[in-house]
Amino acid sequence: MTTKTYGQYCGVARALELVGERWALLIIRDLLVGPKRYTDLRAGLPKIPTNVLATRLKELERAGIVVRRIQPRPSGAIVYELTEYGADLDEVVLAMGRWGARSLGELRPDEIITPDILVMALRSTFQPGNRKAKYELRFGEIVVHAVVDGDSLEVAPGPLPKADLVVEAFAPLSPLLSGELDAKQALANGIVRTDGSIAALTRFATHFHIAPHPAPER
DNA sequence: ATATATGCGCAATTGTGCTT
DNA sequence: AAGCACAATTGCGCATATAT
Repeated sequence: MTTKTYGQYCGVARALELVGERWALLIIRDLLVGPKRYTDLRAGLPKIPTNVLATRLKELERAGIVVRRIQPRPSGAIVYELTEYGADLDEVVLAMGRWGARSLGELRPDEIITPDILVMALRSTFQPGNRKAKYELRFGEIVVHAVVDGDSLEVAPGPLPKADLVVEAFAPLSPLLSGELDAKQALANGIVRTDGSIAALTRFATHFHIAPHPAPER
């Protein structure tokens, strides 16, 4: 980040100088879900070398995007959290995720899914409406929940005992959320199972939508 | 002009070990 | 255990050269 400047008086270039370094935006993605300790970040980003994580955190701290905070009494642990300035990246990261989701394709063998990934996936695909709903989404061991109320959405890791629909995914839901498969097909294919009706899963798929895969241009 | 090949420097990674 | 730092190695991006 110190040597890497684009020499352009441009907001995009400046943004890339600040958060365009390898891993930086993924660290920010996880911190957007909530403050985390060094080891929590490592757990969510298992492929990041430890010194790169340390370097990025320092760079982001220096840029005023992240702050190091010492937790109150009992734990006394160091947590990293976004500043208000850093949290302004929320809409940016969500927009990037929304754009990138169209090209997700199949889940590759070396790819993992974490709770933070699922939280941001739901937030980025959310379609405001006037429906109320409480969802619990499971993917293997990972459980997150979403509370939808019209235009507002609240997503967080963990279960939701009072959910009115539990969606258990056995494969990525991108085909369902992009409309490539409808709810009935997704259930029949075994990529998803629910404790509710087909209509309820359809409603889920309209609450969280991914644009269709880009067609190759001529 | 555009595509491909080559060599180099630096950043990223790996592995290890220090400090608290 | 958490939170790094450092040395050796690997890999990648970049510039330049060469081919189409």
